[in-house]
Parts: sequence; C-alpha cells; structure tokens
Amino acid sequence: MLSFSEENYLKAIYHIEKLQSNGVSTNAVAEKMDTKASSVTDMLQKLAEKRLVIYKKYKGALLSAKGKEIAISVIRKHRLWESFLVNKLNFSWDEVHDIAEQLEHIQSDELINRLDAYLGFPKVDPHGDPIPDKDGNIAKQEKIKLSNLKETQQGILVTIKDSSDDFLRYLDKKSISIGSTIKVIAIEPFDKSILVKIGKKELMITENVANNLLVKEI
Amino acid sequence: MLSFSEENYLKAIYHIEKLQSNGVSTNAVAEKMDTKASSVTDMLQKLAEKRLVIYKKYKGALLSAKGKEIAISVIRKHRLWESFLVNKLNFSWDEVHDIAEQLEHIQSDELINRLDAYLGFPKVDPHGDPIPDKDGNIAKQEKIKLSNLKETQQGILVTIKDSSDDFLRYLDKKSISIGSTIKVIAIEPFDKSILVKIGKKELMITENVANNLLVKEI
DNA sequence: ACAAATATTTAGTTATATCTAAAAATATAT
DNA sequence: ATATATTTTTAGATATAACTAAATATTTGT
Ligand SMILES: [Mn+2]
Ligand SMILES: [Mn+2]
Ligand SMILES: [Mn+2]
Ligand SMILES: [Mn+2]
Repeated sequence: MLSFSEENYLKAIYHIEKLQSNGVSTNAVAEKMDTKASSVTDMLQKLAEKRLVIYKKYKGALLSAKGKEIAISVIRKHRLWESFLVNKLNFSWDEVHDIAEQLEHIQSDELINRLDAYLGFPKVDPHGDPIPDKDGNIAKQEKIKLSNLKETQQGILVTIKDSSDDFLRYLDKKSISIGSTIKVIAIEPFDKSILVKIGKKELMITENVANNLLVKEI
Repeated sequence: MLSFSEENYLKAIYHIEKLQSNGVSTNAVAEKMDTKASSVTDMLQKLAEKRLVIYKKYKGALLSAKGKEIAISVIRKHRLWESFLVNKLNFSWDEVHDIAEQLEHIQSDELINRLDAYLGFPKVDPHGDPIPDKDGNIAKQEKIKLSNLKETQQGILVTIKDSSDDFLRYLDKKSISIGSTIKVIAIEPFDKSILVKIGKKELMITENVANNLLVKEI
C-alpha cells in the first residue's frame, strides 16, 4: 500500500517520461509536483528501494514495470472519476480535476471496475484523454496539433493538451468541444495565428491555442 | 483543512457521545479507533487547541459546536457514499463500509451535494442509518430493539445496529432486510431467544440478534 | 580544458501521527 | 482512610514527508 505522495510521484514520473526518452530529472519532477528538488531526491531513493523506479544518482529515474503499472492504475482512476463527475453529476470539464486528484487515491479495484462498467466503459475522459482498461492497456490515439494542419485541411478535436481551468473555460466560451470539426481557413504568416471554421462560425485563434488542440485529421 | 486522522477522531467522539451523557474517555476513543490511549491524549490536546473539542485533563472530551458540525459532515459523506455504492454500483450492504471509510474524507461540498441530488436525497443509508442533510440536520428515527417487543407484537426493521460484515451476511442468509415486517411469536424465558415470523417463514433468533435489530413498532 | 553556471544530493530541521514505558492522577475496595 | 487497581498523561522514540542551506557532481561556454 503506497501513500498518496508516492502515487503522485509515480504519476508525475510517468507523464514526464512520455515527453522525453532519457531518465526523468529531479528538477523536472520537482517542477511538476511543485516541490523542492531535495524532496524529490528523498522520494526517488525511497521509490528505488521499493523497486518502483530505476534510479541512478545524478542520472534521473525511470519507472520499473511495477511502477508503471501503478502509475497507469492511478491515471485510470483519475480519468474514470472525471468521467463520472461530468457524465453523471453534471460537473463541467473545468471543475473536475481537483476532485479527481483526491478520488484517484481511493483503494479498491472492485470499486473502480464497477464504476467503469456503470459508466459504460468509456474510452476517453472529458478532456479527450484515453482511459486505460483494467489490464492497463491504453488505446493509441491518432492525433496531431491543430497548428500542424495546413490551410483547407480539417480535423476532429480529440484531446485538449492543456487542461487548465482557464483554457477549458476559453473553449466553452468559443463553443469548442471534444468532437468539434475544425477547418483551417487561413494561417497568418506573421504570428501563426489561425482563422478556423467551427460549425458555421469563423474564429481567430492564436498559435498557442492551436498547439493545445489535438485533432484527428479527416 | 483537517487530516483524515483528525476527522476520524471527531467521528469516533461523536458516536461515543451519543451513547453516554458524560465526557468521552480517552480509553473509549482508543478502543473505538483501535489505537493506544497515549495517542488519543495527543490528539485530544490538538483538537482542543483547534477548538474542535472541549477537553479537560483526566475528564475526557466533548465536541464543540464546530467539532460536531465536522463530525456530522463526515458521517453525511460516509452514508451518502454507501448509498451510492449500493444503489448505483450494486455493491451489497456488507461490502461498502471500508470503501466509504476512504470516500468520506474527500473534500468538496459541491461533490457531496450533487451526489445527494443524484441519489434523490435519500433519508437513510443501506443499513438504515439516517443521512444528515446539507445543513447537518438528522431526522429523528422512532426505533426500539426487537428484543423489547412482547409476544404477538410486530415491527418494521428500520436500522441494523451492528453493521459488521458477518452480521449483515447472516441477515442476507435469513432474508431479513430493511423494511421487513417482523412479528414476535414466542419468547423463550430460559435464554430470551425469540421465535419470529418474517414474511411467511418462522425463524428462531438469539437475544443478541434481536438486540441488533431496531424496529418501528406497528 | 577549465571556469562558471546549473543540477543534484546530503545534512540537518520541522511537523504529523504513531508507539512504548514510566509517571501521575483518579477510582475502587477493604 | 489507605492500599490497590485502573485510567490517563508525559517523556522519549520512530517513521513519513516536507523544508533550507551547504556540499558535490555535472553541464556549458569560452
Ligand atoms: Mn485531470
Ligand atoms: Mn482529464
Ligand atoms: Mn459504514
Ligand atoms: Mn452505514
């Protein structure tokens, strides 16, 4: 039985690992966890002792098979609870993350598997992120940044990369949601801002926004 | 923001207070929490410092208004989650307590109030215990021990006093559930065992069982 | 290759929550 | 009333998970 803190570290390492190929640095974890590097070192040593990460001094950490399995199970729980909050309790997608941060640590396989069934085995959470199944398999999503599309191309929004409350509320305001079809009308060479068409409306979005909208090209 | 441990102590004190009129003794709390008296003393001092209990050395503790409010809110969460687990996720009533012990510490008023609404504002949990409303009001239940009924009297089962898994499974096996009408046919003077009629079946129960079945006389 | 900058670890401190053993207060029984 | 038993508190220890400051290792730029 791991502490909340240990589980959160494993999850953070998992997310950072996906962005790089080398070992996850102490500082990267410290930034993600909003803590100090020295605290991270302590925890990495403890997790290494428990064989949940492979850790070499000054060289960073990588999840072991067991560590990865736990990280994925925490992510599964997080995303299923977010789905429950949105689909059953009618929370909006910008309100659920902090509550799911708590719920993801509830220990009961039976609970999470029944919740999964109750929700109809959803494939993605309210932000379009894939939900690992009970064996830890994660469906591969075909997705590219909207900013990689060229003029006249279009895509279906599948995932929000930045799930901050502010960004999610911006999207609500502009009526952009998972499943929206987005067509690139024109790209401004000066600042890479993009004129897009969503439904019947045309809309100007910044490059930053376009970098955080992951679409499946159609 | 209180720790899980502080919340659990407040809940334990609340439950013990209801059984007695005087201050709650250190030992009583230690037994309920399955911990040592010295640990309880530490915690009572801390809770007194935070004005959640009124504590006099060697004289035990009583909840302050604020402490009582928190205890009731934890109990509300516990019972609502138990209701969710049974009514929505189809757990049986003997499987939900331990999971609710974890869920009761999730911090979000919005969550618990939406859950309450989602469940249709249930008045009692799966064991017949009353669920406090969001203002902390607890509906008063008219209930007496089945063992207090005399021959030929009958009652409707409203609450299970001992909610241990073993007792709940015993009741399942005998098809006794909340709402069952139970009629006292005969009381054996020697050991106070009772012959009861439930539905169409007659059944012999021990005095101990009868003490843990709380009924509304009809 | 070396100095400077940066990243990481170590050492020592704090806070929480537990424990055991000993001391002190209270309750009980003759 | 006084000895004995019981309950409760205190003192001191351990484990977890943070922190700051200092030491050390690694990386970068010239
Ligand atoms: Mn989230
Ligand atoms: Mn999400
Ligand atoms: Mn319970
Ligand atoms: Mn209950």
